[in-house]
Amino acid sequence: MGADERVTERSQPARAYDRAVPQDRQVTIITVAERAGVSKTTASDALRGSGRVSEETRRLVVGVAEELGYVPNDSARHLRRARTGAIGLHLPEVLPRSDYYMSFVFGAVQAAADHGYDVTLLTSGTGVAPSRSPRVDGLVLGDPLADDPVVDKLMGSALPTVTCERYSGPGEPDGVVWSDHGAALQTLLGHLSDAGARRPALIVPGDESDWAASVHRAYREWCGQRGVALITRSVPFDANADATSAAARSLLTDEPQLDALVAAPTSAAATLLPVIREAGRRVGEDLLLASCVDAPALRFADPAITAIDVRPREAGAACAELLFELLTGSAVPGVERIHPIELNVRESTQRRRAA
Amino acid sequence: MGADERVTERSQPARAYDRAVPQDRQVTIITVAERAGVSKTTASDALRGSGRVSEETRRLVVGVAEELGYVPNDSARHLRRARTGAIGLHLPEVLPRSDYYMSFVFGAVQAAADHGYDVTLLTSGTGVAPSRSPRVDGLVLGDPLADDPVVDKLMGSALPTVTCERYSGPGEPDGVVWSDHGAALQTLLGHLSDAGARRPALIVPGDESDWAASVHRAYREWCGQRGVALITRSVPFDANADATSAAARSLLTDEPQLDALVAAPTSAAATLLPVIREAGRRVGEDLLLASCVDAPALRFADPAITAIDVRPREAGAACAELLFELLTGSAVPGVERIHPIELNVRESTQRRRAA
DNA sequence: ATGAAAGCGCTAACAA
DNA sequence: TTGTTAGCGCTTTCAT
Repeated sequence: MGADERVTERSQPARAYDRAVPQDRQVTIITVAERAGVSKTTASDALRGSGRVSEETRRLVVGVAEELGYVPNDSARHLRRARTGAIGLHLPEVLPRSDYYMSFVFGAVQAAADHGYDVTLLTSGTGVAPSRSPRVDGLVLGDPLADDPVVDKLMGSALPTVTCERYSGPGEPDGVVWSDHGAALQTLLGHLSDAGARRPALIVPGDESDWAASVHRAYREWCGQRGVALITRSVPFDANADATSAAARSLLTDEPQLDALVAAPTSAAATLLPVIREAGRRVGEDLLLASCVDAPALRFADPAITAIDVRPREAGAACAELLFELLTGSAVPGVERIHPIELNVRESTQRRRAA
Repeated sequence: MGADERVTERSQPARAYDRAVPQDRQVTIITVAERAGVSKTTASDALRGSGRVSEETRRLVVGVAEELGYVPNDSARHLRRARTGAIGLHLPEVLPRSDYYMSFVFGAVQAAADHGYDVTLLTSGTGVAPSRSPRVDGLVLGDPLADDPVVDKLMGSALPTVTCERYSGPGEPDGVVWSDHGAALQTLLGHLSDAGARRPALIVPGDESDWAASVHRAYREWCGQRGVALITRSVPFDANADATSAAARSLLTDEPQLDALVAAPTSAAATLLPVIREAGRRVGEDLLLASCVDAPALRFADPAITAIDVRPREAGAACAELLFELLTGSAVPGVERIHPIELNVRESTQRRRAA
């Protein structure tokens, strides 16, 4: 780093932060109590509004605390209450799905904040000390993949756990928030069929995620019931645009009678447009196109692409909420909750006359 | 939630988690000490490898701890050491940049894990209790926007703070990790010029982020020095594909002599391809196209789009690293560190003959 | 309606 | 090389 490092001059003398630097003296609950002329206990009760102290005293203490800039020490509080005040959030580190996960994260953070909780991010990366169990009161696992060893370990911990989508590996979460992706896909297939599609194909990741497995299963069912040929291509869960394009190309080449294409992965459908054009097909005319996971890129593509809105932010919030209910006992372990999703129909599946 | 809720039967009786449930008795350091026949202190020293105890005793204690499944209570440790063991990470909640931020986050989490720290996510969302200062030992702010009130508040806290990119609002961070986006853009402009471009245009967000401001400034400088006309369109920092497309369309209409287009925002360039095609221009032939922030979608676009690789994962890790150095005193407040970035030249800027 | 005292689990200062 | 003691700041009995 040598050559790339510089230090700007500052008004204050540089000082290290290796210890907490009590300006005068850390303002604790004792400071507040003394200053207000009450006991620790009373101060504590007043500040937390336990309803044990007189309104008058309460106001006095609160005033003093404010004046002193008192902020409760969470470590002490956590030690006393035997909890950490944080929930852990694990996500597969899959960049092509980052739109989804980003929203999911912020939804969870929001919900956690509403309950006074922090969200600690957990990764499956190499940095995870394998023996150290996370210092959190509970876990949310987004899209737990069956073959992720870190997920396995987390599921094996004694912590209350909520997964978003079902988990097919060993162990059962205490709560599950899931969306009926299968039903949504069948709605979509019905819509395509109504628009005249007879040979719909599906590009879908393998079955390590419950989401993909559900989508895949629903497709097979739907086609089976109608005697429609199964036309699928499988891609990795973390398939980037390249892999998905390759799948689409092979589909377009091998199945000339294809008249509808559903690409499950988020970002995929938008990047398929050039591939489709190259193949001499016209989206919305002789080929319908849709995605199982909506994204801004789909809404603004040309033509705009029909997709299932899985409402990731709300899903993240719902997972956190359920976890808190589990933590407080207002929900019982084993609960499953359905997170509603909906189909956004756009140009790409509304058959127009060729211009 | 009623109708959407169900409870699966489980082998164990359902039990709430509202209190920590000590199976027998929580295994503390005292348990370990007693079982090993040593004092608390010795057990503590042995487990942390303070080098105070004999090798023999150390092994004994460690063995016992392992056998008992002892895991240190971090709340107690934090209380004692007057620190929280977590760093806060704040990011603007900007979906169109989620690829970048997602990588950034995981880089930071990785680096933090290497130091035994957790990462707590902070948002500018509504859920943030305005009075509560975050329970962390330090802060990393990715792309602090000048007009974000939460960023202001965080910068105003007494916590050691590292920003990724400079902060132009009130207050100075203790550390800055920044990349020379200006220089990179000028390299890119030089490259476009070499490829024959005479009228390069720039689509760039406003100056609330230091990144965009730098890019914008470098463009003006470069053009100024060469007597090249300034052709720019401004978009919001969180511009989605729609806004960027509109800017590009206006550019292509108003400036028919345009022969190169640099779109600063991440995802933008790829979604510009249809717009450009519509306008009757051919990328890599009569119009060069590039982006200031690389992304998978650019690498796999057709044609592949030249972009500046800003290495977000490494940037996140570098910020966390710097923060830890600040925390331990091995770096002094006021330090700036440059995070190297590089240009990835691809088809979109290599002028080909028209086919 | 309020206080006094105990103690969460750990580490650091002081002894031996 | 090891043990004893004193808290970190808070919440919670148990008294009053």
